[in-house]
Formats: sequence, C-alpha cells, structure tokens
Amino acid sequence: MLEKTFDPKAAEPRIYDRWEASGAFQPEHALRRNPDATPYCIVIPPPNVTGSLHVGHALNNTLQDALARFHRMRGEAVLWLPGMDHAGIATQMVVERQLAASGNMGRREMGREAFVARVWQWKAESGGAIVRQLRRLGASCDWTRERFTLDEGLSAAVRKVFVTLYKQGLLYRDKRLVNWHPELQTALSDLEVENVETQGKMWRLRYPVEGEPGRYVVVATTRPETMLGDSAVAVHPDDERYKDLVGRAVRLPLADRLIPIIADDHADPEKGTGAVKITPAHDFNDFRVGRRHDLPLINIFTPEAKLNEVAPEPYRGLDRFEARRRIVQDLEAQGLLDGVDDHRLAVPYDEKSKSVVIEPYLTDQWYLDAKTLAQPAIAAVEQGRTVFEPASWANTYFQWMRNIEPWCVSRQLWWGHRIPAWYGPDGQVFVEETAEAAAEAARAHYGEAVELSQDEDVLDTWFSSALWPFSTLGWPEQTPDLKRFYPTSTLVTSFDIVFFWVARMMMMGLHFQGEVPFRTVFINALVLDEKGQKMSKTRGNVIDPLELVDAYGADALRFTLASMSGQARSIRLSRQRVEGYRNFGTKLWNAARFCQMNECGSDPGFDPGAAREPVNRWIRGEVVKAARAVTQALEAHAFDDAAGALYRFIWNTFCDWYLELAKPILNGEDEGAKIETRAMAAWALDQALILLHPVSPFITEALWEQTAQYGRPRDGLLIETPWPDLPQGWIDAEAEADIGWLIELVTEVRSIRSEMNVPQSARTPLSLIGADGPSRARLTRHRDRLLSLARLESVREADDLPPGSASFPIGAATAALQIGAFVDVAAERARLSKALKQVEGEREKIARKLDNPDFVARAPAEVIEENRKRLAEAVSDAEKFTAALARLQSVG
RNA sequence: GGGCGGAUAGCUCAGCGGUAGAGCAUCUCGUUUACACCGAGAGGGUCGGGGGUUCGAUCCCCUCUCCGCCCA
Repeated sequence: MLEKTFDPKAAEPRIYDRWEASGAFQPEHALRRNPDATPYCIVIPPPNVTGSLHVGHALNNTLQDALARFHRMRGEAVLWLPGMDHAGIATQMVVERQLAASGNMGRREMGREAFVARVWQWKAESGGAIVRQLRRLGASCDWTRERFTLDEGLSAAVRKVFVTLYKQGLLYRDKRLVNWHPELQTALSDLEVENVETQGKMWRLRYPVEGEPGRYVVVATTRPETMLGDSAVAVHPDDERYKDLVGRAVRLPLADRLIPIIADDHADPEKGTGAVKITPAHDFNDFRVGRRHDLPLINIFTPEAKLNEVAPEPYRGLDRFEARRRIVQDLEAQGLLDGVDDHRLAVPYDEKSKSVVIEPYLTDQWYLDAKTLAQPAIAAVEQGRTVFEPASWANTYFQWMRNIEPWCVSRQLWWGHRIPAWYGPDGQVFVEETAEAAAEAARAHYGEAVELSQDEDVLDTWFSSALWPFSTLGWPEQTPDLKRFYPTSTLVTSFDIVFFWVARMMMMGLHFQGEVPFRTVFINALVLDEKGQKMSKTRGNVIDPLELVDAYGADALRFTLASMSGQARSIRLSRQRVEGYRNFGTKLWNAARFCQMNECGSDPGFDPGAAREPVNRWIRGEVVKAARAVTQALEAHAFDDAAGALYRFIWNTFCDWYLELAKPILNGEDEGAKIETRAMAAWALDQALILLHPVSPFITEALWEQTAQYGRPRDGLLIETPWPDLPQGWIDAEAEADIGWLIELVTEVRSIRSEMNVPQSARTPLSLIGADGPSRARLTRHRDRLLSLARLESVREADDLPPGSASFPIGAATAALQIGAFVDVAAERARLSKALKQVEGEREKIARKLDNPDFVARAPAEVIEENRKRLAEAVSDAEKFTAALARLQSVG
C-alpha cells in the first residue's frame, strides 16, 4: 500500500542510482535494442568548474533533461553529454585568494608549474560541485562521457584548431589596444567588459597655441590624466572656428611637448568646444584617429595602470586616479583649467567583479579573424540550417555577427591552454601542436637547433568552449560518436551567452566540421525573483534551487520551471508556485493510491479499444488527446504547454471526473463493468505516468514501480518505457457527448445547490422535462453516477416543472431540481432573472451579427453556421428561463 | 543613439482575427473511507491610451505613454 504522500528525500537518490545503473543514460542502451535508432544529441552548456547550481542552471538543465527523456522514450539513441569548463580567470582567482587567505606564498613566488598543480589539486577536491548537484535534479546525462575543457583530448583539439587557424592566416599576433585588467594584468575580450553609466565630470583644458601667446584651444575630456599621452588635437575639417589652426601646433601643458592640430571627422563641432585631444595609446577611438594620421602611440601607463617613465617626473609611479587629481590641480594652478562640468559617462568595468575599471592598453596579443569566420556562420542561420527558438534571437545573433571585431584570444593567466607558439632567439614565431614540431620547424628555419621559448600566455576559456560540440565527441579523432552525433540536435542555453558561446561555436563548428554544430538553438528565459529582479549575491535575493528540492522535491521544482518557461524572456520564481506543483504531485500520488486500493492493475489481455462502458470509452479518448497535446508540445519545445496539458489531464480530467465517475462502478454490482474499469483506470494512470515522466521523473518512476502490485509486472524502468502512439480512433464522439452531458448536468446541479444554500447532506429529486431519446437514455444509463455526484435522491422524467424546484436548461430539455423546503422563491427568481438576462444579452449580440448583411456575405460559412447554432441555443434557453419564471410567478 | 521584448482578473502569466482563460490569492459551503498538499461553488477584466485595416480586433498596421533587457 502506498504511503499518503510521496517522500522525495528518501526516494530520489535511490531512483537516480537505479537509472544510472540501468545504463539508460547511455545511447548504447537504445542502440542495443535498435542499431538504427535515430541519434539525438544535446551537449550541456558546460558550467564553470568553480560554479554551484543556481536556478538558471536548474531551468536550463530541466529543459534539457525533459528533451533527453522524451526522445529516449521515443526509442532514439540519446546522448546528453555533460561536462565543465575550466573558467580561466574565475578559477585562478579562487585559488589565488585561497593562497592569500591561508598565508601561503603567492602565485608568482610559487612559479607556474607549482601553481597550476595547485589549481588541479583544488579542482580534484572542491571543483565541480555542480555535477553532483545536477544529479539531484535528475539530470540523465551520460556521465561515462563527461568531459572537461582542460582534459587531454580537448586540449589536443584546442592546439590543432589554433595551429590550423594560424596557418590559414586567420589567427595572428598584433599590437593593438586591448581591454586591460590592471589588477589581474591580463587582456579581456570586448564581451568581458561591462560599461556602467556613471556620473562623472568633463574637464575643459586649455592648450596654448604655439606661436600665438594668449590663444588657447580648449579641449574637453573625461580622463584628464591621459593628456600626458596626447599626440594631437583634432578639429572637424569644416569647422570655421579652427580653420586657421589646422597644421599648426599646441604646446601640451605639463609634458611640454608640441603636438599638431589635425583635421578629422572624429571631432564633432556640436560637442563641447569642437576640439578634442587625441590619445592613441589610451582610447579606442583615438587609436583609429592615430592610425589615420600616423600619430605616435605614447603609452604612459605601466601594466598596473600607474604612470610610467614616459610621464614627467612628478607623476611617475602615481596610480591613474591619483594622477588625475594631481594633473587637474596643476593645470588649474597654471590657469589652464577652463572649467569642469558634471557629465554622465559609461565607465568600463570588468564584468566579473564589476569593481575594477578596465584600461585600454597597448599590448601584443593573439587575435582571431572573427570577421572571416563569421560569414559562413551568418549564412547558416540565414538559410535556416540552424534555427533559433524563439526566432527573434536570430536578430540578436545577426546584429552582433555582422559587426564583429577581431577576437582577442590570449590571456595573461596560467590556468588554461597554453598557447602553442614558440619563439626563436630573434623573436621568430613557430606555431605548432607540440614542442617537438616547433623545434623541428625552427631547425628548418635556422638550419640548426636553437633554444625556443614558449609563449607565456593561455587562451580565453571560450576558445575551448567554442569547440565543445565536436571536441567532446572526440575530435580531432574521427570517432564513432563524432560521426553519429555531429551535428548535435538541440542546444538549450540562456541568451546572455549567445555572443560568448553560441556564435563562437557556430564559427568553429562550420570551419572545422563543415557543418553547423546544432540544428536548433533553444534560448531559455532568465529566472528572476518573485519581484522581477535579477538574482544576485549582492542583492541577497538568490533562491537556492537545492533548497527548493529539499523542501518540495526535484519534480516540483522541475514542473514549476517547465510550466513557467513560455516564450517570455524572463520568469519569476516563487516558492508558492513550487509548493502548488508539489501538491500536484501529491494529487497524482493519491490517485494512484486510490487505484491501488481498488485493485486496479494492468491486465495483459486488456484492450482499451474494446472498452464498453461510456465512462471508459470517454477517458480513453481523453488520454489520446492528452498524449497528443504533450507530444506536440515537447516536439515544439513548448514546455509550458506540455506542463499545462499534463496538469489539466491528471487533475481536472482524471482525478476530478474519471475517478469520481468510476467510483459508483467500482462499488457496484456489475462485475464486467468493474473489471473493465479497473483495467482502464490502471491503463490511464500508466499513460499519465509515462507522459509526465520527462518533466517529473522521480515521482513517476516511483509510482511505476509501486503500482505494479496488481496485474502484470513491469517490463523495466519507466525511463526506458516506450512513448505512447495511440490510435486516433480511440477518441469516441458518442462517449464524449454522453459524458459531456453528464458533467454539465452534475455541474449545474452543484451550482444551484450551492447558490440556493441547499445543505450538503440533503438529497434532492431531479426531473427532466421535454427530454429527447438520447437524453432519456443517458438519464437511465448514468443513474448511479448522477445520484452520487449530484447528490440526488432520485431521477425521473416529468411532463411539467414540479413545484418547489429550481430549473435550468440542459441540451434540448429542462432539468428541475426539486429542492422543496430549501427553495427560496425570491432567490430563485433572482437567479433565473440573472441567467435570463445573460442569455438574452448573448442572443441579442449574435442576432445583431447575423442581421448584418456584410457579415453574412463575407464571413466564412462555418462561422455563420456556428453563430446560427449559438443563436438557436440562446433562444431556446431564454424560453426555458422565461417559462420557469412565469411558473414561479404563478406559484409565488 | 540603434535593436529586441513587455503592458490581459488582486498577483504571476497563457491566448494572438470569430463565445476573454489558467494557476495562485479572495469569499461561501464541506468529517461523501485516494488526497485538507483535499472537495464543491462563487465573485473578479471597456485585454495600457488614441487612430486605422476588416463583416468582425485582446490578436494585424500606425502612433503615443510607461516598464525591462541587449548593443553602441
């Protein structure tokens, strides 16, 4: 006998172990049964090795798991490939912080080798917590194929890609401005920088015009400290105010250098004074201006963003912000500060800590020619070879891809893939997959063996993530997995990494495999808190998914996330919602318990198609409809629709009506009907468990096991049970009409009893007036069910409305509930009047429509027909209410 | 500045040319032996404002207002 409720805490780990032990998570499981099984592959968006599970992961992985389970049950060879990325910066920071906290020597004192060993040790001990947490969620990943971006195979893939791109001229070393992190002292990509709107100041500086004492050019700047690196002052070529100055020079204050006044479109006559200082080594726009005019690049910063030896002596060694203060002070003292205004500006911060201001800084870095690689990736989406869902995300993708800049892939870190480039004594570079190959190339180049030194830098983590869909399948080896599963089927991810990851996988996949990495990109929503705010540690509004799992079970959380994941871009998660879906699970559990108590077990000889009882024929059709709805929804990635269809079927259809209608049969005398109903209830419950399994795997698997007490033992676990493909013919129109009539009648009676304050315990007679043949038959056929569900004393036909009754139309007939002593004439008159008014309003509305010649002439025939039918119904119902009112008048 | 979303019942959202829906919350009733993590019933909306297209608009088009997010 089932307990009263499901105990997720006890059941979930046990069930998960059984799944894993069964081998069902591996595609071979399906391939053993059917060597031609259709492959279906999802690669997990690799979480950081430093990460722990947050609700975003919970949503993302719930959807992936629902897809994996759905396709697996359909007999496909499903591979959901898990893994993690090494998260270069984040991990290195974690370990460095740890070293500092424990008073150990720092990274630089330890040396590279020891430090990297230390990070590996950290990874082994406390990295990858998230993988364990995914199991708690029920994720059916193939753990035997788990990968890590720094493992040997993936590292080989990275080296091969790097070398290939280099030899194709698509990857090169260049000296340009990069986004420099002065604390970590590494380059970042554009995407790792977050521009934060900030209230700042705009300083107006006076630069004395050379050879014209007393005349100044006033330039405006938000970063006065960079003036020491100015190479020019630019004015617009058409700006009349400065026409005579172009070609002349100003004397740069403090630095005491002459710099030219140049004409360039970059200077906007409308903005400020129309003259701008040009600092090519410290501003991205100025860098471009500098290239156009061949201006010198004057770098005034050290890698820590302190002023270097290029700056005049008094400023050397000052931090950039201290230097700003001093320079403004000194300019003011010399009368060269024209003024200061408040100004809003975007300050670049590093997007991880959001506390360090990123500095445009001149360095040598490795760049990927993203522009070239982007072209096929753009075309693939244009041609629909990869489809974004929802489709509007393709616009975001296009916009970025069409304006893509060279991707800086080198990082000045130690934790990551070391760049496979070696330098000879003269700086000649040799890019090869191994040190041996580089030595070989060097020998060929120099004609003798020389000492080479490997590039100190590592690659951006996203460089290796970009290869994920094929490197995890074994490439560069031509493995059977690569052959079978590439291109992968569906990528489920969040929109914040469309640029970081999706776009780059598209580029690399197409370039190295000649085919898109995935057919579909499903972009899942962002999970917000219940007030609609982003969750963040600083806000303190983070909801821990595992805490919800502890409280309500993984199924409740999963069902909640699935049911809230529509096309909207964000979903608001609340505990209350999770609690509600926990209750849904309990409802299902108790329905199963009821079935068990009534000895409902699946009968091997039972054919639902041969059912005779109308109630059973009806529920059979409802199962078919539910199965169709859930299947279509999952095929369309409409997880909310799938969840909604399951909720309605299980709660509103199966529990509220079918089981209630079955009770009189199960408690009755008709043994044949009883046997059939037991088998049908068991069958319908089984179908519900199967259909719900992709979304709520634990409770369904538990019930699958525990409801096998009666009838045939299970062939296997629910996870490996085939998805139903039920005949459309099992939807029985006659049974539908029949049970529909019954439900309508019962609902009306209940409504009237409640409105007229008939005590719960009272049983009342019901008369049917003016019934046609089918209604009369139904009255007899469903007598038992009517008596029990509508709490009737008796049912009969009558020629006229009996006194002391409340009436309502049902089909062509009128039903009268004889509530006798409880009837309140005034209340009944009010009820009938209200109902009459409503139905008359309806009648008039439809009549107006049908009276409109344009409507009759232009509307489709079926719409007109539908309205005629509705009008007839409204007219007939109005007549019945009028008659009932008249009768009430004559009695009262 | 450019782009993408959103505005529907008290709350969270679905519907996207032809009878306005769900869940939660609210109110009333309920010891009917599956379930109070429950059952039955009820109330609650000029579908953000204004124009247009159409026989017909919550749905399509234009416009305005407000709220998010992304890119510069």
